[in-house]
Amino acid sequence: MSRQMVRPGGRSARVQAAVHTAVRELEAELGRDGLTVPLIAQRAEVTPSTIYRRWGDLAQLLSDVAVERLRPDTAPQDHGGLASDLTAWAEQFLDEMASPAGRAYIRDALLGDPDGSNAGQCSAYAADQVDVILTRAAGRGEDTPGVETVVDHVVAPLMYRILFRPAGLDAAHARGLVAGLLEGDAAEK
Amino acid sequence: MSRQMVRPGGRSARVQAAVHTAVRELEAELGRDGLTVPLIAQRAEVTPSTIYRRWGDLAQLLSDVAVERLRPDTAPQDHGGLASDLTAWAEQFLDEMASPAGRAYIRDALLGDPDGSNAGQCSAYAADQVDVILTRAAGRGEDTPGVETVVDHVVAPLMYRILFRPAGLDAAHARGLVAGLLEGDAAEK
DNA sequence: ACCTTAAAGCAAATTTCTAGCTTCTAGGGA
DNA sequence: TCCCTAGAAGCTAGAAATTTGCTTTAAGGT
Repeated sequence: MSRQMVRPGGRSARVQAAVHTAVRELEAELGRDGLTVPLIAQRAEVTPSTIYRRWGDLAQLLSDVAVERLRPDTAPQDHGGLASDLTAWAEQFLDEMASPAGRAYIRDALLGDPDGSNAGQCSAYAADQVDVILTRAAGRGEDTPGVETVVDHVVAPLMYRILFRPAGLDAAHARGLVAGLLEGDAAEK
Repeated sequence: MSRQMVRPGGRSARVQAAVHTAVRELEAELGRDGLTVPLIAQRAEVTPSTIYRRWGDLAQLLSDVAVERLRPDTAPQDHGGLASDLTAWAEQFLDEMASPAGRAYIRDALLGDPDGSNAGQCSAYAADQVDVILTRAAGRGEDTPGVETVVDHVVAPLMYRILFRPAGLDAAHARGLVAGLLEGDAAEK
């Protein structure tokens, strides 16, 4: 996480934690649009210039916080088979990401991310989850597609619609993507 | 185009044009990061408050300009067959969108877009282009997938990688996506 | 214990943003 | 054609934000 690893223990770490906490608290209290750097600084008991110097601006700070919140907190559930594992995961992914909150985090993560490292992190989270599912399936002796294939055929279409076409996204579509992937070319690559 | 249609002829239109032009000129001269509302206002010979009132903030103004620049200026080339038409289009799409400039426009378009209408417009541009290709192929009697299928299998994966995984994107990948789509399930839907 | 130095604090200067009020002008009606 | 009206644009002062130079603090190494 780019801007995170700064003098791991000690004052810097405390400031970072205080600022992140302040962002989350204020976001809950005032909503995404009520946030300002001076406000956050005050809540975190830090001077605004500290935030400007460490994060550059509000967008980059929010991007860092958003990535944290997009990190999956649990491993994908095991339903005993590749198809059901992937389907369940895709449905849950869609659920979390397509919610107003999820979309806000995705946008924030992309937004204040000059070098693309935060976006890359988000993508890595999804790829890791998928990898867990595929590895598990392979362990069972199932024929599995590659992670890249799943990302292209399931994750990407979902994310594209979330970002570019707010309407008409439901669990059925997610299921359809997984089904299309598995029947079409499960062994590819 | 959301904020564009304001008193089509007359002063408003002139102001809008002046502001958009100013954005493009200044972006060329100073780069994306040198832009500020007061600067743009000065170049456009307009008061800053006019920009704030009409667009809200810099992000929304840039979003409008970005969408304009993402509008395709020509119909997809006709290579005589669905496979080659789609392949060529995908390669060109990737080329334009994955360039630093293209990525900046996509980001800007998504960024200052509270209601998602600009993002929807971008998506519609791509869907329209694809539709032209598919309709043309159908006219030749070819078996074609639906627009949605092409969007899910080609456009979405490309866009996802452009946004989330800056590295490792090339024309070969675009070709592979099209090939996978056409051999796997050309008649689906 | 003592340096070194990255990072935080402070405060002044600058810039950007907001808001209230005035002026202009395109478009419509008499 | 000549008003009238309403939606924008202009102007300005005040509030809020961002930037910047300098000082102080405290981790981490010697």
